[in-house]
Amino acid sequence: MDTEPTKIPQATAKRLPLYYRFINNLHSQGKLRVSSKELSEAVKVDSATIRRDFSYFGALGKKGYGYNVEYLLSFFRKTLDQDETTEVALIGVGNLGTAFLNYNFTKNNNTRIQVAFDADKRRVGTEVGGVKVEHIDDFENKIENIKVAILTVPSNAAQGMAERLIEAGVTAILNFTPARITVPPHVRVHHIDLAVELQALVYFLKHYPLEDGEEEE
Amino acid sequence: MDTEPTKIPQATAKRLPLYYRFINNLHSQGKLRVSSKELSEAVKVDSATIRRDFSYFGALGKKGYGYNVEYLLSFFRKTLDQDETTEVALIGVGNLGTAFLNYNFTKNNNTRIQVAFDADKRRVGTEVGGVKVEHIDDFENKIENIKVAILTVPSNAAQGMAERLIEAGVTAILNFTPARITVPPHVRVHHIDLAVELQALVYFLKHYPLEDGEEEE
DNA sequence: CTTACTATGTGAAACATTTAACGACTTCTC
DNA sequence: GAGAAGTCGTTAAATGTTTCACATAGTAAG
Ligand SMILES: NC(=O)c1ccc[n+]([C@@H]2O[C@H](COP(=O)([O-])OP(=O)(O)OC[C@H]3O[C@@H](n4cnc5c(N)ncnc54)[C@H](O)[C@@H]3O)[C@@H](O)[C@H]2O)c1
Ligand SMILES: NC(=O)c1ccc[n+]([C@@H]2O[C@H](COP(=O)([O-])OP(=O)(O)OC[C@H]3O[C@@H](n4cnc5c(N)ncnc54)[C@H](O)[C@@H]3O)[C@@H](O)[C@H]2O)c1
Repeated sequence: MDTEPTKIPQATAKRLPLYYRFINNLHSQGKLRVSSKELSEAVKVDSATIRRDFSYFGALGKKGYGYNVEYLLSFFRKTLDQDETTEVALIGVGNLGTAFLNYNFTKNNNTRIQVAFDADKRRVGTEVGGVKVEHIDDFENKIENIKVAILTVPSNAAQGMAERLIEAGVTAILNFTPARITVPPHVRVHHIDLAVELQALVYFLKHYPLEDGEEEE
Repeated sequence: MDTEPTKIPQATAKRLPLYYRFINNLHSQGKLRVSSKELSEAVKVDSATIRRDFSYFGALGKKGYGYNVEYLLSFFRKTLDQDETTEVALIGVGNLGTAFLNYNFTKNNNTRIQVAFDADKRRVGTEVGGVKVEHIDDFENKIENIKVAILTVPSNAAQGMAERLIEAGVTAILNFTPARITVPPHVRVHHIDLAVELQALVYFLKHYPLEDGEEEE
């Protein structure tokens, strides 16, 4: 569990799944080795940043050679716990929820939406993307071991649902509603606020014109 | 256009739409004033950070009083160009694309999806969320003034479509595909990689257990 | 074996962002 | 109208992240 030598910076941790995916792609393509420069072009992260990120885990590469794809892949598979599947619950089978269920993060992935809940009786009992939709009132009985939830309910239901989730043992929530939910300190919430993302993009477009030569994240 | 005194930090710029939304809420609720502390609790951003963010735009508040909601709202409306609507095109009317069309970022918002495109002839001609779906081959004729595109096509079509978009004059892309696209320097791309977000959340859950007292973004 | 090349891993610098702390001014209360 | 309480705006410190640049060690080739 505490395999890490010391704590990895958060910025690095957020890039790990990205690295993993691209290393996986290289592996499928039969590539045997890769340099930080090549990887940099693929994932659009500065090559020095990649080397620094990798170096937090020790010396994964060889000087003058680069990184062995096979080794890198197996290292990240271990580090990202790709061998054990994490079960996820989805709350709110509306527009967004349905899209996620149909997708279900199946490829190259250790996460799977195991069960979905909705308040609308017409949806309950149906199956979307191979996942059964249960009624939200049965919810406490059906999530036993699940620690991670995706929240795609209307925003006015978000805080209340979050509290029920936490009460039932959930400790990580991916919140797609615009509501900023309040949770106890042991619970982790990541907000993905799509309207904000779009507006921020427009703001940048208008106020930070990219002159040639400037790049970004 | 260059109304800003000096360049605002990117981290601040990304929070502006969030502030705007909450100030808007307060205004609808009839609140007349608000302190950085109250706002902090609502948006989950440290109050010092909020004061610092606002201060980039000059002195918006009054000492000992806080901020006048009406004034703040009208200031941000101006700053975020909420009076002119930005037209957006959506490419790829699949699971995700359909969800976005049905939602269409209508509330409190200056962005609107004006037109959608798909390669599948069965979808063309239909209307989703009040937006007409056009065939991707008619695309160059129909986006005239549009500068912003949301990309929700399969990942193997992403790079090619991005190039066509840019060729047609698009300069900002919100990319939901896992592909990291390559674009010329004058084009801005924001990646929203949902699978990565979910995996990162799981990684944090397992490797960065939150002890009581720790909070985060 | 020797020489030329390559690409890592990292110290140090640069840059960006957040947080603490507090003086100054406003409002509120009596 | 005086004193207490409240809250901004900002200076300075702390923290976090990215990038530069290069010594070092391994590869590749003759
Ligand atoms: N669709 C988008 O593109 C989009 C974009 C940005 C933000 N969002 C946000 O994501 C959330 C979901 O959006 P959507 O478009 O899927 O909405 P939606 O209305 O289509 O879906 C919400 C679903 O939640 C169900 N629901 C309501 N209360 C519930 C409860 N207490 N427990 C369980 N289920 C409940 C409803 O029956 C419905 O099926 C909203 O908060 C929305 O603001 C959506
Ligand atoms: N659905 C999700 O929850 C989810 C999650 C993470 C990532 N993604 C990514 O988002 C993207 C879209 O996902 P989705 O589930 O909506 O896929 P989807 O297959 O349901 O939709 C893709 C749509 O794009 C259309 N299309 C294909 N080629 C096109 C082209 N050249 N021009 C225009 N349209 C074209 C297809 O006809 C289809 O309607 C994918 O890259 C996927 O990896 C989706």
